[in-house]
Amino acid sequence: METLLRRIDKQIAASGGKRSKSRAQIIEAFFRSDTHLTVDELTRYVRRSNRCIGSATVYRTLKLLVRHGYAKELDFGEGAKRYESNLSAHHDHLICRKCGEVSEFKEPQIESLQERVAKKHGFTPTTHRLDIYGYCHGCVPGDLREDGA
Amino acid sequence: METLLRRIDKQIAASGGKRSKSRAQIIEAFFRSDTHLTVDELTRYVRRSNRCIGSATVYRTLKLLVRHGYAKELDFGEGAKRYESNLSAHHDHLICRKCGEVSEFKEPQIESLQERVAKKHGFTPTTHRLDIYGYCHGCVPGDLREDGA
DNA sequence: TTGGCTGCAAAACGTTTGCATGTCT
DNA sequence: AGACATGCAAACGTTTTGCAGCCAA
Repeated sequence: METLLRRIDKQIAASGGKRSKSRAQIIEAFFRSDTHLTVDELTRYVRRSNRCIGSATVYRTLKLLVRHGYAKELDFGEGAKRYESNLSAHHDHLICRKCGEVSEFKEPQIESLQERVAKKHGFTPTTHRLDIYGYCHGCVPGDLREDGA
Repeated sequence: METLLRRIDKQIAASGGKRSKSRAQIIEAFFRSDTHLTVDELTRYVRRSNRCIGSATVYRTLKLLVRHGYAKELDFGEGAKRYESNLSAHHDHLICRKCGEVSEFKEPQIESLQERVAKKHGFTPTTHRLDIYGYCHGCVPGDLREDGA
């Protein structure tokens, strides 16, 4: 964590930026929380330790993290975008239509599938996003349950 | 097309709605254009035949189509959402990061992959969205080309 | 005649930007 | 000192909503 912050600071400095206390607090809170946060949620969270941080700075900081490859923008169609750390290996998402829970999964076969599809269309893929929508274990509606309950 | 409009009208009537000229024009324009339109684009398009249609009605009509399963909401991160017909078989998208072109593809294997992943996580899938980002044939940047040009 | 549908304008929402001020180097 | 970062508030673009009038059933 310490090292990570240091590394990000270095990279920002290398591209002509300066470090700042607010930004460090935002970045730390972001990686500490390790979920899919909206700007609003992250702002509220980081404000608990520093009341005067404005959401504009949170927007700016997250954009910075995205630009440098440390964060990823997500959109599950809720209106506001969500952000997640981009440090761990690539994964995709399962989104529950009822409770909104978002869980992650890894499926290596998707990469090869992506390559195959792209090649067939003369396309050079860089990334993909696979979102599976449905119902999580606790939210399956009765008329979809196998036991017919 | 005639039949389709008729069918949609019936379904709307069945759920307590009434038909209207504006809505019919919007729906017809939507299915006729058969691309991924924003509300703004569709509004401008349909206004060519009827100057007084407001975009609020276009928003309301597209929501209606989505609710009844005739249209699908897309979001490629451009700010405004896009909509596509949901009449043809399911397909996914290739999005060019440079020129913005969106093309479609079908890959049956994705369905089985979806089932497999979901089952592993106690999840009941209904749909998915797979967007592959990269560069289309004409937009491949030099430093990604195989011929090293 | 009732109630949904309309266009318009205003409001709401997430996000970006301009600016004066503060902070890092 | 100089340049970048900040918080605030205003501006922005998209989407929703309130409303008075219209139109279909």
